[in-house]
Amino acid sequence: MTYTIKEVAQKFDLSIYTLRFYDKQGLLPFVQRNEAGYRVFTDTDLSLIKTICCLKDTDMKIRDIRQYIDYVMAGPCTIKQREQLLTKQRNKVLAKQQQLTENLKEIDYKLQIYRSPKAKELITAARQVVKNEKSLMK
Amino acid sequence: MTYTIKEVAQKFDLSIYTLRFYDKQGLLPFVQRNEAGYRVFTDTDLSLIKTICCLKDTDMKIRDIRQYIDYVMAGPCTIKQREQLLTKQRNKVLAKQQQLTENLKEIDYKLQIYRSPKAKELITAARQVVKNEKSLMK
DNA sequence: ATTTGCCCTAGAGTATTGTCTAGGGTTTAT
DNA sequence: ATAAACCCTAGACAATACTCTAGGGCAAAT
Repeated sequence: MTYTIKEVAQKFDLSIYTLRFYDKQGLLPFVQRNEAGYRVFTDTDLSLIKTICCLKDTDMKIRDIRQYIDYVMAGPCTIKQREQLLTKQRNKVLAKQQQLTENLKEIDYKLQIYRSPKAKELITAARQVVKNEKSLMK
Repeated sequence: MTYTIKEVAQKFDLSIYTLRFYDKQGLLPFVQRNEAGYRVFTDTDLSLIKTICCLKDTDMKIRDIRQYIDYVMAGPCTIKQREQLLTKQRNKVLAKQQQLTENLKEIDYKLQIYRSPKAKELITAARQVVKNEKSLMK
């Protein structure tokens, strides 16, 4: 089973432009071409693209994704490096998850104020405090 | 208690450039100036900057953060809009958390292969499959 | 008083990640 | 056989978010 660039774009919710851009950046060296020069994607290609999307979704820079792909293309002797790279990314994801949990707490705290029946009064009072604080500065 | 731009930058792990950039983008309309034109940050300013950082860390665009700040500056009559804006952001954070969990699974799956004692064989075998797949295409 | 370090603005420059256009060939359906 | 819908490349353009430079003022220490 093979796929056209359009089909792949749809599958991964990317634009055709983006896929071509990724190819230009060296992220898709494994994609073959047909006689007409069209890209021909196989199922194993899709599986690698899935990994690329996974790394991209965790905010890995294209340069670093390219490093990973380069390791993959280089064969089994780069397993150690791949493991290191993914372990580093794993830690980044864990840190990001923790941070998002913090952020969520902060947002929920704000929302709880906004949703309180006393929201208007609370905020009006807080504004008055700020006003005094600022006027003292002058 | 007041703070200089340098102190605020250190507190939030931002560059002075970034703080000035945020100001230029309308994110810090609440920050007063002293006689010399220097920015003077108060504690309540810091608390708002914390919120800005929180929104930034959850990938809100500066344009949208500005919208939120504009609502805050406009006073209590914008509580509904603020709540809507933060609720939307909250949902984005929840979605991102779910996605990160998926991403983590994918990374862990890969890592488990790389860490397996049979990693070299597994990958060598997989490469052979791909090689055959690709050679069939020609 | 002068050096050092901090502050300011305006605006140029940079990095990243796309997104699109022009110009041209291919494939499919009518 | 021709129109419609694909595909290709090179390279221009754009959005976002900084980051830095130039030129100049202010503040604290020597």
